[in-house]
Amino acid sequence: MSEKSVQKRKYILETARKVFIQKGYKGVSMKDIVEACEISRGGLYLYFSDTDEIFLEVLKMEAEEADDVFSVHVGKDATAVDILFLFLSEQKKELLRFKETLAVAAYEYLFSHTVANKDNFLRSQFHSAVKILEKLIDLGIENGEFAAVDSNAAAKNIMYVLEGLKISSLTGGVSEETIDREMMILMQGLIIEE
Amino acid sequence: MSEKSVQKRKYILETARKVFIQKGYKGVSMKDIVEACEISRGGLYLYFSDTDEIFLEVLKMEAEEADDVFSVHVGKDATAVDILFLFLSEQKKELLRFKETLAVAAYEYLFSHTVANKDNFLRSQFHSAVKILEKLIDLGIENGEFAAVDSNAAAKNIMYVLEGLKISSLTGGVSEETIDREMMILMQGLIIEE
Amino acid sequence: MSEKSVQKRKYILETARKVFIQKGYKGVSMKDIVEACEISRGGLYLYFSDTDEIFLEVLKMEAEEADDVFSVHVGKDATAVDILFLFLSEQKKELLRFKETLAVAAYEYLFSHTVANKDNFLRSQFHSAVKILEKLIDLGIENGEFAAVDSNAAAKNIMYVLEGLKISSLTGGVSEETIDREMMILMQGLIIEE
Amino acid sequence: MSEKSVQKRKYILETARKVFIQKGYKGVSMKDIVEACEISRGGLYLYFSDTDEIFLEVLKMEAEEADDVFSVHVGKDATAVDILFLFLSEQKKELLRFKETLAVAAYEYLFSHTVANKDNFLRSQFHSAVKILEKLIDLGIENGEFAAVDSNAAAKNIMYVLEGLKISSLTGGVSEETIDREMMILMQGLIIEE
DNA sequence: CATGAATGAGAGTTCATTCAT
DNA sequence: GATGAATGAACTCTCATTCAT
Repeated sequence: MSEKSVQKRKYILETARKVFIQKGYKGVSMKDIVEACEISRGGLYLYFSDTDEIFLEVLKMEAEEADDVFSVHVGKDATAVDILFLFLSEQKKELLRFKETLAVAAYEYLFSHTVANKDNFLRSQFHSAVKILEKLIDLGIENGEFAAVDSNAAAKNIMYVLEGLKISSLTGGVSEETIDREMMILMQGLIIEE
Repeated sequence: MSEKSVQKRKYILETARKVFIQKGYKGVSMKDIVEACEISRGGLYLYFSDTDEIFLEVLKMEAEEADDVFSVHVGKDATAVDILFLFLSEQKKELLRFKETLAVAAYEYLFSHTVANKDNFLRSQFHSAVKILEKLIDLGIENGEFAAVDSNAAAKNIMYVLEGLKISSLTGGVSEETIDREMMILMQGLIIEE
Repeated sequence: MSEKSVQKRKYILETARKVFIQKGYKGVSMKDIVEACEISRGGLYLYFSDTDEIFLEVLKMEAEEADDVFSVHVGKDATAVDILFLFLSEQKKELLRFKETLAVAAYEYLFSHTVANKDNFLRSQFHSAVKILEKLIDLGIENGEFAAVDSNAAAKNIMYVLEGLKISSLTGGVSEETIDREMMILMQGLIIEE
Repeated sequence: MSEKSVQKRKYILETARKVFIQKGYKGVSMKDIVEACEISRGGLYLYFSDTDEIFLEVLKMEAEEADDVFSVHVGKDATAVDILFLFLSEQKKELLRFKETLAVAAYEYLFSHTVANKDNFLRSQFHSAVKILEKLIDLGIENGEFAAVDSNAAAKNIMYVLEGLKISSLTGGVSEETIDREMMILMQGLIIEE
């Protein structure tokens, strides 16, 4: 594939991303994407063969960019508590703008591909987050910042709560206060009180 | 509406329910339902005007029946811990058969109606569950079974974890052990250790 | 299928027949037939699912009608020579109007389905013609009208010549005289000269 | 046109030939040929402007090569019977591998161009074969090998039978025995029995 | 009430053909 | 000459929805 092709491919994915955010996953047809990209009907098929493929590529692109963002924010001499707090703050931000995010479409995709679910992007995303949190918790325990808990279970617990908050934020039912309170519970469950 | 009509309406909803469980929400067309019910194409329109309407009615039906189920299981002289345990056990059962449940289609529906979301059936379901748990926790606190926590926040926390577990169960990533461990964490967060 | 449906089905087949005669086999799209029938795009799909199916049905229809025609013409006390002559005359007539016939499309179909040829309508047509001729020749031999030849081989020989003439008539190269001369050869090959 | 161009042209035709043998005539698109040749989409248009043109050129190429082949096999002091036998043997060989031959596509082409049929390649092929056979039969008659028949009619008769056998070989209905028997009939129709 | 044939809008897809590079 | 991305016309096929019976 030529340089130009790569550019166009990326352009299509970025445009499609906006469409998915606006219309969700199933609501998007090839035609929608063609129109949004202002290319020809047949042109799109040179790059992708159906919405599924496009959607998964968009998701992949999203994931790659997200990883970059992650590593930037963590300072060098941060404590486990600091990092955890930072992480939860990030999550809070994301929760608050959740509806304007690709996440909705991603969940829609997830729920409509329940039967034959080969592409566990959400699962692997979940797992890698768990892994990171687990290490963080272990670190906190070593440092004496956190209570001696089962770090894997604790990490998962955090992720489940976050997952639950995401779902709830879609029903319109999560206020900022609620999020804060839940975050508090998560922190308190770990941190040793003096 | 005649008695006969009521019966037929119910028959359609019950048949449609099975179709939704099998094919999800968006994957179901009027044609699918017509064929499953073995009625005429036009006939279906005498009762419902689109899949959305049918789906919401199915959901309503489901909710009504679910309430009945709930009240049955709770014994009279049960402690708060007992009831909580019972509740979580129920939830665990449901989690394990989540994929064969209408819930998947319900979530799919939810995620494809994110923008204009008037019918917050899931939200109200969530809230009523929170209410019940809240009362239960208050009861437990009064009894001295539970620590003196913010019962609303605690109730929500439980529900968020459960939501998170549901989502994860769709990606195929939740083992029975994981569920048990999370349930343990939820219980331990409340129960006073001696 | 209701009576009305049967009528419409027949109407479509008859209309399609004309289209196939005019445009051949591969040149005909569903759209062509829809337009010729003056029905809706989707309407055609209620009866047939692709041009292949329609074409084969048209062919079947044709065959059924052709059989009727056959039996009518043969008189009761005709000699084998008479019948053979009658048969060849019929074939001659058909040859002369061959281009205005479904046969062209049928051959086109045949040649584009060479690989996976399950529907041997032409083969079975050929074979039944051979069978009839064979009996006729046997009869002629018994009567002393025909020479004692291998009747099966002779019958096939006749059919091969006719087949060859059909093909040639499509290239525009068969005059009536040529046909007559070939028919003569066929007759002479059988009839005992005194 | 440069030498290089001539080479490329020939390369395309030879590659296209294989494609036509494999997929028939109508089943072949410009795209198919482009892909088989591994050249660019636009590149093909520098040499040919549609499949029809390519197909006819392939046919022409085939015809030129076929002529060469013909003249080689005939020995110098062969009798008419020998030559006829040789000819029919060749035809038999061809019949047996008919399906793997360009002939099928050629017939398909013929039948889809019935209406406006200017390029009678098959007709002229037929006629030149008739001419040769006619001379051969005349020779045989002079030699006293063959009976005094209408040599033109006899030649055509042979060709019609061969055509018929070709068609039948497509329906899968011609065994080697059948071919042999028909060849016998053709020979016997000419040769004087003593 | 119920039927199911009929309609037509619209999604998907393929390819001949062009044209800037 | 050669490339291959881009276009757009042409088709296929599916359903929601209507309506005469």
